[in-house]
Amino acid sequence: MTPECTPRQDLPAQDVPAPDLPYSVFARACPSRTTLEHVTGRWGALTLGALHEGSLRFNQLRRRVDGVSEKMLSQTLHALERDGLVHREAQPTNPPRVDYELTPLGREVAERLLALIQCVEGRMDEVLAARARYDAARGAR
Amino acid sequence: MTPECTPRQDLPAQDVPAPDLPYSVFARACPSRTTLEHVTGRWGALTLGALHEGSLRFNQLRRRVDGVSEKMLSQTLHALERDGLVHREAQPTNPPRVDYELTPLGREVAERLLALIQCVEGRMDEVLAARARYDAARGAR
DNA sequence: CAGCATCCAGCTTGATACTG
DNA sequence: CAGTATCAAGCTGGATGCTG
Repeated sequence: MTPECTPRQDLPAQDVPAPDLPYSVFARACPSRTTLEHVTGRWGALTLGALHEGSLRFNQLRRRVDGVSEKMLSQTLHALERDGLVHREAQPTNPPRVDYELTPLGREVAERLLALIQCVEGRMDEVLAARARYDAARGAR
Repeated sequence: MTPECTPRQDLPAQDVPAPDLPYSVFARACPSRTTLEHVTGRWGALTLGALHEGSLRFNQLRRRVDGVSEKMLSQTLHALERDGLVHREAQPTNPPRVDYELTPLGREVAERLLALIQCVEGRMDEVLAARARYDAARGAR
């Protein structure tokens, strides 16, 4: 049995890593890949990044993460909550108030993610220069 | 003018960050968001992770990144090359041999990415436990 | 080997309307 | 405010066939 690596139903059993292998995102059937996708997905990454600065309410998050739809934010938050990265704190008031914040695990992940995001943001000039070179070389041909 | 933040044609001009703002992935129209997506996308992340261990040829990469199709790998490599993260070295032999390796910029990014990946992989037990709790609480209701 | 071009199924997404 | 439900549309991505 492979309790850590649940087989996907659309994949033959041979694709499931042996049970004693460490989690590896490189393996198709490893659950770490789905978690990585939640974390690095378009909205997951931005949501974790936003929450790293402090807890936020639903519509605050919606404004902070420019372009996210209500539906996608909701979906993203559910996935992150399920993975234990985000904690949902609902006050039973009227109107309702719900705060989202990172769990300790979520903070660990968010810190690594932020380091990546800041690395990319800080080197965009290089990236844009590379793009210009690439496009020039291609356009010439 | 906002040379760094090219407006998307499907967005009104007001969505473009002011020219003096730093690059921010939180802004819909900032090019850093697309680069972040190339880096963190399902195949981009795994490709950078694989190349961090050393240069690889096309089909080696294809085997290493379990589940990637030829088309997606090709597409991913183009995006990463254009962003200046991956260098493509083609030998004009027959049969052709093409090696892909990280650029210095790519290595910087990949290191941060790897830190994130390893963080997630190393804490999958916590994630799976959180999932079990979440599902139990939901299933009960 | 290292790709590119094409087709198209289906999943993701955004818009809209509705609920507590 | 904080969501859920539904549905059409479009983009993603896999399969296939072909090239140098």
